[in-house]
Amino acid sequence: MTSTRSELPLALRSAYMALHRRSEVVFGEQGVTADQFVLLATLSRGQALTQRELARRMPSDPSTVRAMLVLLEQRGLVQRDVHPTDSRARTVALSPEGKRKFRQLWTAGDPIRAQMVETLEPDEVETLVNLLTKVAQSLNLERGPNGGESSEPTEKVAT
Amino acid sequence: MTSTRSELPLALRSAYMALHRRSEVVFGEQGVTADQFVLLATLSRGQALTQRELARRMPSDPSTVRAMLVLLEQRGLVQRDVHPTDSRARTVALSPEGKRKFRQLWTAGDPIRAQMVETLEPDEVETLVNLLTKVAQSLNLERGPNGGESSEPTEKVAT
DNA sequence: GAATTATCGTGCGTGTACGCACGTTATTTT
DNA sequence: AAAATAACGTGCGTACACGCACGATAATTC
Repeated sequence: MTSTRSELPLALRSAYMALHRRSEVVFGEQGVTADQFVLLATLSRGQALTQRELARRMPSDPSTVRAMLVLLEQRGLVQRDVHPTDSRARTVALSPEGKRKFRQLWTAGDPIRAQMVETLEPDEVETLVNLLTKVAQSLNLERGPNGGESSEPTEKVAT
Repeated sequence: MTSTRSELPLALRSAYMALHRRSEVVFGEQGVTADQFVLLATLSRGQALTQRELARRMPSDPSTVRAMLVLLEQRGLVQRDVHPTDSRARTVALSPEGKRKFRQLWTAGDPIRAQMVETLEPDEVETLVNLLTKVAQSLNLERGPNGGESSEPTEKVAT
């Protein structure tokens, strides 16, 4: 049989892509991209982060985050200051206008969050979040010294 | 309480990003990107697709798919021919080498699929796929060119 | 105190995601 | 048949994702 295991990656991709597209439309009307919203949301939950810490939480890549911050800084939505103790790092925070904008964006995004779960029962939502979290943790686990090998030794098919 | 509803988008994003990163590493060792693998996998399940149909199934965007096809065609992994009946369309199919490459990629990706579900029960995997599918369908709903307001009185969440 | 190592940010290159406009060809309408 | 409309592919522009290499600074080691 075609195990559901094989379908999981596609199902995950499809769901995320659908969310991303929807978000792009809604947030685009507000002048920001879907990923910029994620960045602002992450900042709103923990100000004065370094760029690296910000990237770690999104999750995203430091160099990607930097490019986004340049754009957001130009619009005055975020502020970047030198770190108080580490002079090579920079702290990032929402500007007052950024905070205002984020509240506006959160409201604008509410219909999306509502629509995601409109066909699900409340307990199903919780189950989904739990399962997604498990999968993410499992994938993010270090697998260098093959701690949890699956079936066969991952034959390294190097170039 | 912090509604799980608010956490669902982030959980979905985190899981997908983790999958994407992992895939990028594994498939990158094989000389293709994670998304190129998705394209090849989609082709392997239905040859002689038009570019648009291919994009619809991935799912992705037609112009994005085109750019990917240009690269894959240069490597000889896919073939593009004129459509037998529709002269504005092009059919896309795996080349013999593309088929071989895909089998190789599928094997290389097996550890990822295994790792995704290694912390889940079999029935949990099925549940997850079902819930993700529901969410995706829900998000993709009511976006068609027709079937506007005449069908259902879905409460329009005002801005 | 000096050298090594690790970390932060930056800049660059490639691939992906998508909207939009354009030309071409099919399909439908008049 | 002629005209309007729709669908397919292409090209362009912007933003993301990420790896990698670089310079600068911090932390560690000798």
